[in-house]
Amino acid sequence: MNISPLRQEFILHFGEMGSRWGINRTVGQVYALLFLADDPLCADDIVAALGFSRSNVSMALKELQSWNLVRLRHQPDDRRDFFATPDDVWEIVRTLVVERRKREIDPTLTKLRELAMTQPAEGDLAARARIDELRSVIEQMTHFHDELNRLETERLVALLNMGARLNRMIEGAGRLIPFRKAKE
Amino acid sequence: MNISPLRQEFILHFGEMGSRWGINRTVGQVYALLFLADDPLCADDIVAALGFSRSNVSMALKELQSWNLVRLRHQPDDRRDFFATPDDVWEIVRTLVVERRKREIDPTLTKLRELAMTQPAEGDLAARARIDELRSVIEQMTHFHDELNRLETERLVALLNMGARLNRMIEGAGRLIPFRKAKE
DNA sequence: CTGTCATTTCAGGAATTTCCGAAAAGACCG
DNA sequence: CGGTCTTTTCGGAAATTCCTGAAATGACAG
Repeated sequence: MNISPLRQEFILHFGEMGSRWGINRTVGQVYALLFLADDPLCADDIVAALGFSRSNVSMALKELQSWNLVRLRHQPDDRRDFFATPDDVWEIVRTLVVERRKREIDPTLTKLRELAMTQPAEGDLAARARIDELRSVIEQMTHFHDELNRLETERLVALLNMGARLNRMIEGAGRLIPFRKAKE
Repeated sequence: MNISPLRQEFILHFGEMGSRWGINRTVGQVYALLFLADDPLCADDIVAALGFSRSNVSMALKELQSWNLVRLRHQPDDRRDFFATPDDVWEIVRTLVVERRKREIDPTLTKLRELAMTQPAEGDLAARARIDELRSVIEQMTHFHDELNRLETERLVALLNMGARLNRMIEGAGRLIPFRKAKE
């Protein structure tokens, strides 16, 4: 199947970036193809477009599903699975952040909490304090993320666009309700 | 060299998570060791503690330096290089975010801008619009990140701790200066 | 310059990940 | 049930990444 140069370049870039993003080339390219596709694609469309083996494409789609990055679609009178990415790019970003947090942060937070439960040995007091500090920082960030996630997209975007006003806003809120100390 | 069970567990966890974080086991463990260390360590201390080869440790340290995650320290009358992590965990987080952005987002943003400069072919209008939408979302996020990065840590933490007040704040700011539409 | 100590580079073996084709499994129809 | 179409699993080949020991490089003191 032939792909326009614009799509080609986008798809190849996603393939190359894949390794930095923690996915492989196939997964990156398949995602890029779906992201730009005008309509949902089935596995064989992807094979035709990218030239990977059928089984490799199947694996890639499974991986993308495990990331919640693609949606399964069906056409009437066709048993094949078709795949598409969400129309709303902000939703894609939300999913990405949620999933990366699940894989990259939550397991560590669990471990840090577990370590925070134990009685530290004599020479471990400083190390233990350091672990607690890290746990606390991660918890603050994840709580903030939970709040952001609760916002409708329109408000999230409004917040993101506040830019320089942020400083004044924090100032204002800080006056009403005094800052918590930076370190717990 | 012997390491307490608390440190051991923390270090092993970082080693395991390494692959999800885009670093390898050695780099993860070396970082964890330094993060908990009471004093700066030299390469041979790390070899003694973790049992990796000297050259592997050298590579790991080089990688950590390229991430700006460790600081070089020197002791008087000792030519060895000693390494330590910053005392302030927030500073570590800032560095991490900045570096990941450099590696994982900026190259893509550059590519998207490059693609946005070209004249799209007939059948590429929708794909081109999609690319622009993605570019726009990434730009909004990176601009916001630039703003956050400009805040002193105390204010950053204040913002993170605002939690439920966020919504009211956006409301308030939105009344003064109307929301931009979510989609450009 | 020479000797010593520290760090880096490098070739290649080990381990892991990626990817394919073939076979198996599953879904649906008649 | 058998036939057809689709997806998934699986063994192993190919590619990549990780890690080591040995050699090279660098930095400094005498």
